[in-house]
Amino acid sequence: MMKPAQVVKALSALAQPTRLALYRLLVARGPEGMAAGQASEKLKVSPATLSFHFRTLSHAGLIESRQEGRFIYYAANYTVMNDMLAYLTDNCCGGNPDACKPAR
Amino acid sequence: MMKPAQVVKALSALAQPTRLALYRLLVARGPEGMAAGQASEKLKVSPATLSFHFRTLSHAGLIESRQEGRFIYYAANYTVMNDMLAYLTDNCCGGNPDACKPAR
DNA sequence: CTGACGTTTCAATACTTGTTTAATTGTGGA
DNA sequence: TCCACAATTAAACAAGTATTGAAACGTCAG
Repeated sequence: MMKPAQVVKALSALAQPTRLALYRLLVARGPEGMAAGQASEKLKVSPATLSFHFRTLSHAGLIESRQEGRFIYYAANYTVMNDMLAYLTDNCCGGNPDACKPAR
Repeated sequence: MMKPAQVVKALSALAQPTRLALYRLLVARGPEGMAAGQASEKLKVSPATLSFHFRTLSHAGLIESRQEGRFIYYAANYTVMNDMLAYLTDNCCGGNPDACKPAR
């Protein structure tokens, strides 16, 4: 189980329009990821600003980076996302999750 | 599908230690919910501060309130949470969700 | 009606966050 | 080596957020 502080960090990271869009962009890409500049173009956000957001997501463990030539590729880390979701839905209704599930 | 701005609002609401604890407290309680003062005691947070956090969660649609005598009960709204989770995991890996699922 | 209780509102303050511009680091091609 | 390019860092500022203490609001019992 994730620690509360870690969950807060992940939630904070996603709780910003640009970062949410950025994260979703990477999630859609899959493990291959995307170069920083490419994301900057796609989202129409300045490199400096995006770099800041990359760092925030990275710090929260939601994405990972690897260097490839002079490019830096970022890719989503699905594990942290799934752990976060598990934390949020954990112990729902005190163990009687009838009211919690999407459509039952 | 939820709008991005709405998702950001919900994420922001949960991205704070006291509110995350508060929300989980309510989630565990189920539809019955919990009175404001009771939550204040349980979390050891001043009524004024907690009222502020209740309002934030409420504004994001994550909780709902009802008056009962002089008490005000708050309860989790599972629909908004589930919609938010759906938004986050949507379009994972561009439709090939092999790398996304928790344990496969 | 009055007083007590549960809760919210308000104003003030300290703290955190996002954006910008300019300068800097690192990588690779000629 | 030198230059161009990809990306990050730094400093400064504007804007948003959390907490506190005091005051105000609604609800009920006597």
